Amino acid sequence: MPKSIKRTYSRYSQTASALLGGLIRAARKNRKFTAQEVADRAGISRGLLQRIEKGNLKCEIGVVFEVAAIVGVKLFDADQSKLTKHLHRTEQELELLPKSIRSKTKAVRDDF
Amino acid sequence: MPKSIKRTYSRYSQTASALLGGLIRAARKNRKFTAQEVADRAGISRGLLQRIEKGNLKCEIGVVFEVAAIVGVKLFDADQSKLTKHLHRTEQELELLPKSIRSKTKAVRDDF
DNA sequence: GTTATATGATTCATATATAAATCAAAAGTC
DNA sequence: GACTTTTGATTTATATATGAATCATATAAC
Repeated sequence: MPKSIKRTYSRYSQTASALLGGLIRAARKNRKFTAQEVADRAGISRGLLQRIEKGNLKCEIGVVFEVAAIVGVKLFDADQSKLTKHLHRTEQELELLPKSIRSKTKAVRDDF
Repeated sequence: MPKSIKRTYSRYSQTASALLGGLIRAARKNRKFTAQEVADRAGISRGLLQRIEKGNLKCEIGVVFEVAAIVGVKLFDADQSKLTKHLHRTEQELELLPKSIRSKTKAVRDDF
């Protein structure tokens, strides 16, 4: 059971999210979409779109990505084809990495 | 009151999220962190980290970004300084765009 | 100027993401 | 081989993000 979650976010995350939201808003306006139109297309409420465009950090990453795609903001600066290739490369790298990682903090033997 | 939300996600969003999760997992292993260690640092549960690394689309964007920062995955391929500059440029562009957008669907006058 | 519409902000009910706990299986170390 | 630790998966309770509704203000069109 989750006890009261009070998250803190680094400046880096805050800036990145504000940037993504701003890019979305700029793209929406450049394409002459009202907030309601984009919200309808994404299947979300206008209020949620407002929060996304403001860079609110507590939104589902899925809806943020959907909205970005709708207004034409590219993620990873890549289209679908490039995304897929990048993903495949990453999966290949993961195959080479160990399945599980052993913690570096080896228990100190002080019983000698 | 939110009626049952059943979201659908585009392939683009799914691929992008899977990629981000994969990059996080690869970075974590390259830096020899266990899942528990990263989860602790991020202040989240190990279960949530698992979902993030799998590319689950229903995670808060804030925690995903935090974890990415912790393991060293750069967002927008930029460090803090570059992010901030990019954000400023976007804000300037927004100042030039109209505050509100008028829907293109002009009501057809059929009462002439 | 007038009018219509888009946006911003707020409140409330509820669907749902999350933390915690647990267990089994896999994987690394010796 | 034995042993330890990490990971994956599941379940449950609850904190919280979200949709809906509403209103006031700003803005664009005319």
